[in-house]
Amino acid sequence: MQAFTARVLAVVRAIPPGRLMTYGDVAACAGRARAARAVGNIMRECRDPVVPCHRVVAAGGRLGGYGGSEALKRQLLVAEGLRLTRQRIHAFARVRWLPNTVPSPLVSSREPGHRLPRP
DNA sequence: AATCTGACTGTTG
DNA sequence: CCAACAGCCAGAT
Repeated sequence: MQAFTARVLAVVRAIPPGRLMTYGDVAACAGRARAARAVGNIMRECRDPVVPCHRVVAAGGRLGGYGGSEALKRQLLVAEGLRLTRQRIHAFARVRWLPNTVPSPLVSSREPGHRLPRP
């Protein structure tokens, strides 16, 4: 397992019940802010029950995927006291979990990676 | 090494 | 609000 993957799993494990992080939040906390999509892939593969992957949602308080069983994801979140209105987390900013721990940069590969200015 | 696949995201129309 | 695009990144082929 790669360092990034291990960090992602550790971050997700630390999300308390009733709180949420976005895929992007998890990526940033794992030291790679733009790896949201990769986090999604890691969640999809992860079958370890100690990793509460249902607490990882998409940006803007949208639900995000859950291996096709998105109804189950909703159900799990509601069971933790969260409110949802049509695929949206209610008061998302309030329940969003943002660990204050600053990740060490996770030195490797590409550094720059900004968006290209449009011509 | 090269290519393809997404539980993603921000911008644009 | 929605859809289309274009980046992005780890893993699998």
